[in-house]
Amino acid sequence: MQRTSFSGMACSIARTLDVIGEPWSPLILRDVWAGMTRFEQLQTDLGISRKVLTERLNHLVAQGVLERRPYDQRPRYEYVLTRKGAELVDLLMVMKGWGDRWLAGEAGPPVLYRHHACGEIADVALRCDRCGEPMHAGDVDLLPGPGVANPAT
Amino acid sequence: MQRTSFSGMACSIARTLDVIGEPWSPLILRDVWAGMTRFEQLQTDLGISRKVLTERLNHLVAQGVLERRPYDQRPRYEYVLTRKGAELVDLLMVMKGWGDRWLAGEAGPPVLYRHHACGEIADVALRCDRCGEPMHAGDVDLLPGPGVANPAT
DNA sequence: AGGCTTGAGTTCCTTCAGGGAACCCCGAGT
DNA sequence: ACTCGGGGTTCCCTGAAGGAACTCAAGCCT
Repeated sequence: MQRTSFSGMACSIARTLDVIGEPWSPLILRDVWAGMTRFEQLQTDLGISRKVLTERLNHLVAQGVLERRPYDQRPRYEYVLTRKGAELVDLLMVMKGWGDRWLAGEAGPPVLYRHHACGEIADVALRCDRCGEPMHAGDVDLLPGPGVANPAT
Repeated sequence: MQRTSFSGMACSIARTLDVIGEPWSPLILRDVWAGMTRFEQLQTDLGISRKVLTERLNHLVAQGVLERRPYDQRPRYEYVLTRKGAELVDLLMVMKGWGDRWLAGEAGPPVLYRHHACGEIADVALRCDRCGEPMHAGDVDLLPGPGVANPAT
């Protein structure tokens, strides 16, 4: 948790950061998405401190992004993405795209996506959900919405 | 900067986090995008410590995401998005979408986007850049790419 | 000419979160 | 009875975030 909590701000970006803005949280989500669902797996793969991993997992579960569930009679648990969490992974896909374009260098992308619908190696593109045209940072105006200055319920 | 640097990992998500993963960095980008380009504006709008703001701005400039440039004869500077930075804002648009859907509650979104191309209030949607169909976390397989296990150049 | 103001930082101190390693608990197998 | 292995908890230490005060360089005011 960063020192200052962002959740009081009337901004969906700040609120989202309160859910996954802490260090390691996005990487934990990435790993769970990729099938590394258990504590020990996550800890060894990430090299994260066990203490911090516990904190992050608890927070992500509390936020409804992950679900903790037993997979054995013994006290063994795995973490799985909820629907809310799966939609967050979309965000990670966009991050991967940016990193591939700007940081991967000569070596190229470390990971590729194959899209089920077309079978091609592909990346995500951002489009307008009304007209279907490309939609980027420079293509929009910002307007105040209904939730401005109202605390989220 | 988080204690552990992610930049050594062969993962575009981790590398991207090394650029904007620190607390405040995404909000700084949001503000610059929205037209708050000066040190004092950022500091008072965010309520961030001046020390940390300095560190973040320097880091973002060093990463090529922001550009620092004088706007007066006096030693006055403003920060503007580079092309690399503008593409990062796409990421923020996706974050906003998720926050609107899952965290805004009854009050609704604090901010709306109007898309220049169609003039409608709209949000971003993720689509495949090959076939144009929707592309989400569950719609892809992960494959090793050329940059796997190669340090980025 | 001397002082005031403003933007853009620096310095310093305190507190709290992250790293790391050791420790603990519990149910199963042998 | 003892060990093993997953899933944590406890402890101490360091370093980053908060916060307030201080600095510096141009203009502006009178």
